Amino acid sequence: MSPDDTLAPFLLKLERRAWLGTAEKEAVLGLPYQLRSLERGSSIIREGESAERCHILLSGFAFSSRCSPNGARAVLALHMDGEALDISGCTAEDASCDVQALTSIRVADVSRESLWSLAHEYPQIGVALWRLTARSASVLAEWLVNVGRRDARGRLSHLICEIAQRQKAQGICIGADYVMPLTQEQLGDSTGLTSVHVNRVMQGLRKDLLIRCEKGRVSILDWERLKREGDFRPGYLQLAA
Amino acid sequence: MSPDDTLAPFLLKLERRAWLGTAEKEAVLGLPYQLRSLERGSSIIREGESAERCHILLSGFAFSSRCSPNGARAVLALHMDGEALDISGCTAEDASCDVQALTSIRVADVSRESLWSLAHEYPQIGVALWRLTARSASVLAEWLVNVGRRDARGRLSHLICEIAQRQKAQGICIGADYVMPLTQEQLGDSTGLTSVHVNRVMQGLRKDLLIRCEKGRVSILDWERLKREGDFRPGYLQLAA
DNA sequence: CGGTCTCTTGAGCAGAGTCAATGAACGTGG
DNA sequence: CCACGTTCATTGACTCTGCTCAAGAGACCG
Repeated sequence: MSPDDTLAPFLLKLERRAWLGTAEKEAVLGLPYQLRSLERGSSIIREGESAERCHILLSGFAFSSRCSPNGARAVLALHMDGEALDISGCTAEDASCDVQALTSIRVADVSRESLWSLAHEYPQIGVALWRLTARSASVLAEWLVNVGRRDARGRLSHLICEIAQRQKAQGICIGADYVMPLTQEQLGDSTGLTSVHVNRVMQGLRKDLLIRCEKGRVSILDWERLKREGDFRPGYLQLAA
Repeated sequence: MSPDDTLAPFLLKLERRAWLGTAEKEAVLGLPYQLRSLERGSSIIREGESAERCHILLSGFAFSSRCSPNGARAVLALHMDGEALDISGCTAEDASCDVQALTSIRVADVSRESLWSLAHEYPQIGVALWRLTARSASVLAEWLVNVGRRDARGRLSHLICEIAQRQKAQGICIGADYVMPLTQEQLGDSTGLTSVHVNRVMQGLRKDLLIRCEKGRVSILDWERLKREGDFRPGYLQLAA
């Protein structure tokens, strides 16, 4: 059917947002790209640099963050397979946030122009990109509620639920066992807490038999109770069709 | 030129995001709409209700919010003239947040379908809508940094700067005097603080001669210092062309 | 073997929350 | 024109969640 399936994970995300015909699908898969493999910790996008290219995450985990000048970093979002990194930023002149690899990852770099011209030529693709951006705004809004209106235990429970739910939706988990790509410090930056406090709260969640942690993994022992703790309602993720 | 300028404020917002030709402009102004005037406090969109219509704010102030079941409300965004309310929500099945009037307002209700078909017929309009959504995501990200990584004084300073800056950009202010459409309780919901604590911090800002408050208004006495307190860099608002 | 990164623990502190009461401004209806 | 209710702003006393600083332990890697 198509000569090159590299961008298939991205196409999948688009198709979930708008119906695409054969021409559209081929146009997406035919986007000129440049493949890169990056180590954990490498920087993909730097805030303020010109956003010439849009980066599509093919495998692995990444996160977006912004820093205040006092050195405090806030994590804004987690990214998984198939997502376009900083999709909101690539409509602007410059990147609006940093993006870094949480694990070793593969990305496809696509020039911003080719993505734009795709949106012009195939309005359905434009609508799909619009919806993907709207979805990322919806997740940001939920994170804002999380940080602004829940206590530490609730915030962490909520975040763990999100990480697990998204892996379930991707089908990249076995049973109740999930990849936990964030360190405790990064968990803190994602929830507006200190790494020290994250540590203590996570101990509490383990003691109460809600979760179990091994290096780089979490198991959710009591999904229902964890959802309640974090007041987690997955609608904002817009996962189900 | 055009028979009906009601939607002109909205057109202006679109034009700031993408170049539009005569056909596009006329198509926007020609959107079928229904005009409504609403009192302060009335609800425009309710979370979870079906998002049949997109609401364009023609005059006045409004805000989006989400509630946690424990009754805690988080304010997600402020809206001013010309903005499409819940623009991210109107790509989804149901509204993803509440929207309420902060002052008496005028809105134009446009059916979601007519907006979509506009985006299909005129890809440039689709791109403009995409960019507007990206912009609202950028503001959400900054609010997340604000709530997650600044102390109470910084958060309020930042928010006041944003409110002022946006009014400046709209040209709806005189000198250093701005409309302050939020009560202290709503300021708290916007910054993850209690109304009691907002009160005390605002007193501090007044005592230090950074701002002055009268009912429904703020004056910024020392713009530079307030910016520093709130670590305010207006880039995220994407106001300048 | 030493260095780095992450997790863990303890002690003390403080920023922000809670609860409760009072006051000022405003609109409304008798 | 006044009495009343409502909404907001303000204040005080007390509590507590989460932060700071500091040090140690385990894992991993070159």
